[in-house]
Amino acid sequence: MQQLKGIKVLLVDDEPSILQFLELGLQNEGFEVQTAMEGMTAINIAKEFHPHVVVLDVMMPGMDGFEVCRMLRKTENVAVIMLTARDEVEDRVKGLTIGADDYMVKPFSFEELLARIHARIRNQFPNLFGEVVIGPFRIDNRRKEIKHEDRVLELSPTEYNLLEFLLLNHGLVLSKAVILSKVWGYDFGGEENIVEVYIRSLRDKLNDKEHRLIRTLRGSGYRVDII
Amino acid sequence: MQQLKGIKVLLVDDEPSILQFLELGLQNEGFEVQTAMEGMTAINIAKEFHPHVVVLDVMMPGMDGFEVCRMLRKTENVAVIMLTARDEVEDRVKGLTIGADDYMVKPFSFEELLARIHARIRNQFPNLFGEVVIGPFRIDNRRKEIKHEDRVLELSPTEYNLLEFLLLNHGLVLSKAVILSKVWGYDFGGEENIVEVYIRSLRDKLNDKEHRLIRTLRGSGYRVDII
DNA sequence: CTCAAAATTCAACAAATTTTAAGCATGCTT
DNA sequence: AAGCATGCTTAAAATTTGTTGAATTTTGAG
Repeated sequence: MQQLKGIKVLLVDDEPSILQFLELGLQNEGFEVQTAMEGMTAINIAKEFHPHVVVLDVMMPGMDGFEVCRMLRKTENVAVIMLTARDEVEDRVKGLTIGADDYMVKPFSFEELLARIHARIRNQFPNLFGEVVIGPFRIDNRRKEIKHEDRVLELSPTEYNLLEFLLLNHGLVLSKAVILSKVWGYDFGGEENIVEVYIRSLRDKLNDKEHRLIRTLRGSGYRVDII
Repeated sequence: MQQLKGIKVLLVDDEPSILQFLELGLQNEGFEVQTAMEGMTAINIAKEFHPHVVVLDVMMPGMDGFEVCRMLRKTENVAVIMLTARDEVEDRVKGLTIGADDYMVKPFSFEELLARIHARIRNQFPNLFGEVVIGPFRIDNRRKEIKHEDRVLELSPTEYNLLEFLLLNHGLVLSKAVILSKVWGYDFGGEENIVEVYIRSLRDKLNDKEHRLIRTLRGSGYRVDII
């Protein structure tokens, strides 16, 4: 059985009975669950709660699931699973479920939902389960800690995010634009120079004076080389 | 979590919400994205942008997806993925006959679109992914690295681009004009002498003193000979 | 509200890359 | 072999890109 402590799910549906049923079921599986019955509420909760997965009914009074999904995506790094009723599929909703990472047609079994949540988490948050070991590094996502050769690095939140991203993508050249959009968010307004500044800070803390750990590929970006 | 920097996607749909959603999602995955809401616009953008993949809605006011697809194929080397609503599935045959590489039925998940884009790129632009082996050379686009007999070449960005171009077209005679336009871009203002300068630099780094790897064909251009 | 840590911006500096240009070498034609 | 065209080599100028330390702004805890 998979360890799911610390994985957060936000359920959004205007039907209280469904909501309660899913909430109980998921809590029973070890998830942390919050619920909302309305789009705007969902977005506000998400800003505090930072769920890993949002399960979202498409048809809701007021703001519909599509709109909620779009707004969530702007600020949260989250997987979205949409729910649609069968007769809505043929309707105007057709094509609108497109923005979600996955969608399910009602009615569905609880097992099916569980399976899809697992799939999404595995896909989007691979490092959420326990420690990820990458060469001389160990990323502990739960503790927000990275060790380098058994030495805990004292990192600010942004430094942590950046180093985690670099490590999880070691071996690939990552352009400053990609790093910006992945670590700072696609809507970050500032200059790419900030990436350079943080890279420097990481190199400092890693004693990477020769730039051998974090290599600069002039004109292309940076690449972490695990030896 | 895969980085796909450098892969360009053109989205064509007359529904702004869908367009925006796919754009955000794909950008978030590291793609370069452009969008068009109308067939003629799409074709004009494609001429400048040279996308690797075009995602094309069949049903559009004015020029329909089939027409756009046919015109694109005339001038661009591009993979086309068509989108059709469920009740338009008969169009599928038409789409594939006319030259689409793949098609998807709405509604679809974002994941599914990603998977298909990956599949198409893998198929049509293999050098954008893993390693391409050409004789004693290995091009790794994602690492921005070229190995020669297991030795990593230290190349500047332009040297890399040039060598990649030469290798991918080995056996062909490439005139300086063609090299200039392909490696430096059609709007480069300088002299062809710069090609000579860079060829020399490559020959240096390849220990190609005898010009056996990169052969000069006086009056015609250069040719890479893979033994 | 205050303060310190963190995040961001800025600008001077450093380094690598690209481009240019001039002289040299080589091969081709007559 | 002379003369010409084409390609080669080289080094220095111009440009681009990355680095760095410090200044400034923002954020969040107490």
